[in-house]
Amino acid sequence: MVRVRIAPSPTGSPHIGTAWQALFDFVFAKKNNGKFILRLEDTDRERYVPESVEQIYETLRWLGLEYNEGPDVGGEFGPYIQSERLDIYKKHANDLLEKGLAYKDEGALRFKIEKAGQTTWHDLVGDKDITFENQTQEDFIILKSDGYPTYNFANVVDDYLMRITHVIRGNEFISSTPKHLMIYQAFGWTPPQFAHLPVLVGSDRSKLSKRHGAKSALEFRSEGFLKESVLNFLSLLGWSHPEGKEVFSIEEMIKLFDFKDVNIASAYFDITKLEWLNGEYIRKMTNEDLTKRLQEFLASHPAKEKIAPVVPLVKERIKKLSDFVPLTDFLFEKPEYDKAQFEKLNIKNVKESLEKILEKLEAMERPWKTEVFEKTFRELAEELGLSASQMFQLIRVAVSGQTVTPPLFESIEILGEEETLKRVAYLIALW
RNA sequence: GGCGCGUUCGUCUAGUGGCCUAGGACAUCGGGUUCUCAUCCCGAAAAUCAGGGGUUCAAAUCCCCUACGCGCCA
Repeated sequence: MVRVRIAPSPTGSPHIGTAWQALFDFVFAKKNNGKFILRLEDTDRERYVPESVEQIYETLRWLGLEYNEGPDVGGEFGPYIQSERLDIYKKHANDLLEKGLAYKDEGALRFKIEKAGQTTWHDLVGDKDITFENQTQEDFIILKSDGYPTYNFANVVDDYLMRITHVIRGNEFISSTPKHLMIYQAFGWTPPQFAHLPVLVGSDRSKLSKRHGAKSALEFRSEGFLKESVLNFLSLLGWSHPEGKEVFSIEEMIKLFDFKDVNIASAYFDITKLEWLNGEYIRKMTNEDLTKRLQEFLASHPAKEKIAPVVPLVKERIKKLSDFVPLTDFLFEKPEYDKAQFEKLNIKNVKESLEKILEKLEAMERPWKTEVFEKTFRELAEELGLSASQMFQLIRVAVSGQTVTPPLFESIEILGEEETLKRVAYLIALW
């Protein structure tokens, strides 16, 4: 039975690198019908941030990376929080002390390294052996004088007791893996398999961290990214679809995943491609689904219930859910007008043209029909010596205050005849 | 400093000795469609495969050295 875990430290809202690792753990577990476990490594009391615990849960929940065992869902190998397992570490550390494999040093307990020989393991990522000379390792602390275990020790004890079969983690842990292996050996335990993933790096190519201003995973949600595209994008970092596909679901990744397709070089997270991917997912969605997602996202939007007819107009125009608001504001409230917007149009007699437009609008048979509308204003454009493009842009700015909007006729249809007339009239009065 | 891991277009990557005058995707630039923007379609530019030395009839691919980056430990 495959059992993998993600073991984040609750030192802040998890950033995208943590989510990325969780994805690979999750996918590997699912691929093998195994279990995915969450364990909180909170032994660093100085950096402990209480609210990050909930943020870790929320991040995994949002992305749908559900774990089978964890602090908030339980499981037979718990507790899943290290600070609640101190007795366990103490007991195991004492075992080593009694066997003479560890010794006391100023109140702390230090592991004794067997300096002869080498330590080797076969890493799943890159499918290669990694070897360290044991003499390069130094005796290291396993239990601090305050009774807290060190990372290296607690991690191994927990992985063993929780029956972890595959340790999938960032390659910054390659250097400490020999120590871990030595602990397994000291206890006579069979070590798990290791898969050291590349790390995600920031723009300076160093490991992604909050110091880079690395965004928390949840910020991507609040910026209007879909979990599907975040997951898809993350899977493209380090892993490649055997057929070279770029857009695929996590289910598809689960079906095809193999460590042999995992790259070993560190990857830089470029948000531009994520934005493109997010747009792809938005365009692929049905109008009903997108409406629902937008309503969830725009929980506090005043016109939340009225967005359904607008959705088809914006679907091909938004990359993120948050793009909806600036693009459609004018449909729900009277725009602010700025003469500069009209100047861009290069039309000499704006006011006179607007008056003509108003006249035509008033005269047009209701309800307004797209074909009639288009014909009427193409004729008017000719009459006024304007290009069709200028004419429609003028109407666009007149009803929206903007030069960029969803298609004009459809927008006006949603706005309604009365509101449209009101806006044009208001604008003329304002001029 | 020691040890380890890495290095293919700006970015993510394909590539496991001949199909590579290195393929794809995003971004960029140009064009078409069009009432704006976007979508969509077509096209271009973009990597002397970090550098050098081997091995081989043949190397991005195997070996060695160097450089650089990153990581861990001190």
